[in-house]
Amino acid sequence: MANHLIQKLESRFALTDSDKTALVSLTSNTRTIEPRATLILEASVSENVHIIQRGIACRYKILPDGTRAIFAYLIPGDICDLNMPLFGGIDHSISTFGACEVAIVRREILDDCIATHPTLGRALRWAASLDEAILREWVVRKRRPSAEKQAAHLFCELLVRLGLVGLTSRNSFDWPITQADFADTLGLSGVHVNRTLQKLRGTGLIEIRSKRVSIPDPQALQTYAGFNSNYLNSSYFRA
Amino acid sequence: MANHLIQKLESRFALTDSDKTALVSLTSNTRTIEPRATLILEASVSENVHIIQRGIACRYKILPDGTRAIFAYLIPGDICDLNMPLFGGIDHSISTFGACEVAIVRREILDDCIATHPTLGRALRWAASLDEAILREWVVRKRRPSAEKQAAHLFCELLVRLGLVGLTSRNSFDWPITQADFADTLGLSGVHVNRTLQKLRGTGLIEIRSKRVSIPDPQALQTYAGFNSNYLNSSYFRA
DNA sequence: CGTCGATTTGAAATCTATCAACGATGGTGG
DNA sequence: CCACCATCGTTGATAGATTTCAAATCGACG
Repeated sequence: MANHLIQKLESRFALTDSDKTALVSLTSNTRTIEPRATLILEASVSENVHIIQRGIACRYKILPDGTRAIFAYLIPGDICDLNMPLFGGIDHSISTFGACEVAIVRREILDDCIATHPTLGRALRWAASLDEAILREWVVRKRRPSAEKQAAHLFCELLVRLGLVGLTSRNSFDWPITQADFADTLGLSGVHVNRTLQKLRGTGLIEIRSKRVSIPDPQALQTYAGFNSNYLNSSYFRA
Repeated sequence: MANHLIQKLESRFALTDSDKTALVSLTSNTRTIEPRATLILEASVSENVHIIQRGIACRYKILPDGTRAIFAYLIPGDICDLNMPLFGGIDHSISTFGACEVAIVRREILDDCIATHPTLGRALRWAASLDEAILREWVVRKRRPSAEKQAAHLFCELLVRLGLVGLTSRNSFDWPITQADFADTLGLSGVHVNRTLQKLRGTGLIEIRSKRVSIPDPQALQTYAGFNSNYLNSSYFRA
């Protein structure tokens, strides 16, 4: 099975065989997590680092009124808690959408690995910077003029990110996310998300069938959404 | 003059005299930036790291329709571009609100300093994690039910952050930010921000006079906003 | 006093939430 | 195979929040 983290890092760094071997052995201990299960709970402290290997998870907080605010999607190759040890405990929770496979790595083993593989250290810091850039764009996305463009923008992001780790085929990708989940992601009501998706499908910019999203014309969707992929540090749309 | 970065780091780390001396000498080369000036331009690459010493700046992007989306405030003690070198160029711009004083540090000198002062290295990584936690909360803030609560929440954050670096007195702080700036920050129209602030002032939760914000009863504002300061890794509201 | 930027106000148009109900779908057990 | 259940998706109607446009007021400052 492809190692998505390696694939991600190799998109920007020349990893040696030693680097890759180290990463493979790091991610050898995996666990399968059920759909809609909590992977990491707010305020918890862990000796381990978690790396998504399969499926999609999300970072979220529960607001005082009980609503769930999702502010990040974690896809294969993403690391859940690389920089958490400096804090007393994580300030948010992480749950799965569909079933996920997660690699569990002792933090000290990862630290050793970084110490002996400098390129890997730089690559992982780059990955952390990338997560931060993505987070910035999640703030900016909400400023787009319409719910349609916000949704379109997120689909663009996911197409690039999933493509980077080899999880797209013919501009389509698995979609385990319900409209209610998507509403908590975009900060809209479920009803409005439903109508928004209908409009987007009506224009032909996206198709959603049997838990899979297709984007017939990525260029058109990008133009519609005003999507600029620079923040992803990728050349996906600049070919 | 107080060194706000030292004050921030000391809120959580026991810095040695050597650590502090190193930080002071790092921040000795400062430059004054005019109000509403661009400090760092999108896509630029710099040999230097910039640290805010006085005034408030912001990170922002310009959307396709020309609007400005602000997604971070940088206050004294904040570092503008610590983790940027791994990217080709920064993916956003930074501008000042009022006049700012900024310390300019050669990146390699900072790196050397971190290498020889391990505690400083950990402290700066903590500061970076804190910036990320703040960014997460800026996504979550937009999910609050009303514009009033969103604004109240941001005022709570600023009270804590500015307090942490010694820039509050009697629960008030300088406010160089216009309503138009604030609108670009909250993602609301200027007109609506005006009415939102009027309502907040009407309740007595905040006062704004001559470029200064006062919060007569922080506990009341916190309760109103549903503000939880955990993400700031601070005990401000937990006394 | 005049000017410029910033704040404030009013009214209409648009977007989004809420509430309540209905329909589709897939899985499960009888 | 069918009835049943739970989850998800869809629809209509109404209320509420926010934007937009345009104009008036305020305040600092030369």
